[in-house]
Amino acid sequence: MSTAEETAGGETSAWGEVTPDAARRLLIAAVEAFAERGYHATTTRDIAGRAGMSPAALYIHYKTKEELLHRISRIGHEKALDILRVAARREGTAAERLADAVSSFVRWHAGGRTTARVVQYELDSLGPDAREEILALRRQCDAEVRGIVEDGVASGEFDVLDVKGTTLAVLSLCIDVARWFNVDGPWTPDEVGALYADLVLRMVGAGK
Amino acid sequence: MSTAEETAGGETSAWGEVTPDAARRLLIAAVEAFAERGYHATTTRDIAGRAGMSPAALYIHYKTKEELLHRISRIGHEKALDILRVAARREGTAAERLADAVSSFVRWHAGGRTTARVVQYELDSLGPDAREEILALRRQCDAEVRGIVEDGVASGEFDVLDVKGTTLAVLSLCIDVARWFNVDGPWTPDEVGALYADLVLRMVGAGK
DNA sequence: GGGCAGACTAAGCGCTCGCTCACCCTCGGC
DNA sequence: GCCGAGGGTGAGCGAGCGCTTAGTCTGCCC
Repeated sequence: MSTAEETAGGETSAWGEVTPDAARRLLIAAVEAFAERGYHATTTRDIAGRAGMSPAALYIHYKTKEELLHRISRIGHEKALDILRVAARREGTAAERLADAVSSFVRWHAGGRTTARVVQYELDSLGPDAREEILALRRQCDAEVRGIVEDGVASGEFDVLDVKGTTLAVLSLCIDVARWFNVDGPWTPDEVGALYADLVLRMVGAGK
Repeated sequence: MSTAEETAGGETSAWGEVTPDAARRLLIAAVEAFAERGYHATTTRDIAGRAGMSPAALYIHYKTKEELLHRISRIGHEKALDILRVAARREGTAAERLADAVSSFVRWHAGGRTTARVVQYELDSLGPDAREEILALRRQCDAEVRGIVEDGVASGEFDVLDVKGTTLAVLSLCIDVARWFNVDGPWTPDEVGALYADLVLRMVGAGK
């Protein structure tokens, strides 16, 4: 509720649940480094340095560099799923719920671009087990959005040719915001969220 | 028109212009390796091995590993720009040209997913100079699509709130196909191209 | 104030990386 | 048949990687 949303490096949220203070600082440092240079190009020395610690300190709190990515990825996906769930299960028409889901999901990808980039684009750097765990969360995200689209089709609000394909396109559109969004660019996260909600409603033929 | 589109490793095209035969084999090997594991996780030994050569052979044809990525990126972006230019400059209404641009651009990203993945997602691995050269090509891609959208708005075919934002969303949607498309999945590149052309026409308020 | 647990560091191990170098084939011109 | 050039190789360099280990510092219970 009163969690700090901004740090020097950019956005931050919800890392409050990571409990030893040093472990949290290392995690945030890792998010920033992975987002900037990618997982494989980031060294453990770089992460530790950003957190103001020696390279060895990392291994007191995490077993491997991959465990850092795994933890970041799981927390991030849980947050993303939470956002979509809240929007999908609120009161309102399918159009209202879809617009809510898209605008809040996009706001998260734009405002939390650093985190979202790692979460969405470094999945392949995980080992098979961790990867499969994260993919399960991702399928749940897909199911939440598809549920809204199906509701809209059933109620006649939406006019959609291919529910599965359209759902995928909607999620794809939102996720890719993390790739191109620039905090110094012409839009705020709110503006992109509003624009995208409108575009998505047009995609599902919700009506005028 | 009659260029070979498929190889054992997946899709390939247009690499015919890379002239010493060994250099072309190395380039294709690099595309496959970069697409699978990412630039930084790929070793020069892996690239050379895929091309059936010793690690040292790579340095006869390319100065560094980065030069391989640079060459791949430039050729790929030139191909992408060419696709968009052909669609933008053909005869027809703005809606026809936009649908053509989207469906052919999406087909390239889906069918040539290996190449497209490298081209679209490994840009940050380039040095500043090479990166800037590629970004210039990317801005030209953006301009081609924006031109079609502006034509449609001017002629009254389209109903768009934010031309710049909508153009970005259209390109973003197409590019992200390279991230999720799976050759073993339920759709062919042609089907995704047709679905996306329909979705994009809805986004710009064409027709109906 | 002695002892001990936990957080942290300096130093460095073993390995693999991008890249180089000394050498070796093969082949066309004379 | 000898020569030179260009494409190729095996071995290995210096560097930097992920990670470990021996030891230090700090604070707290008795």
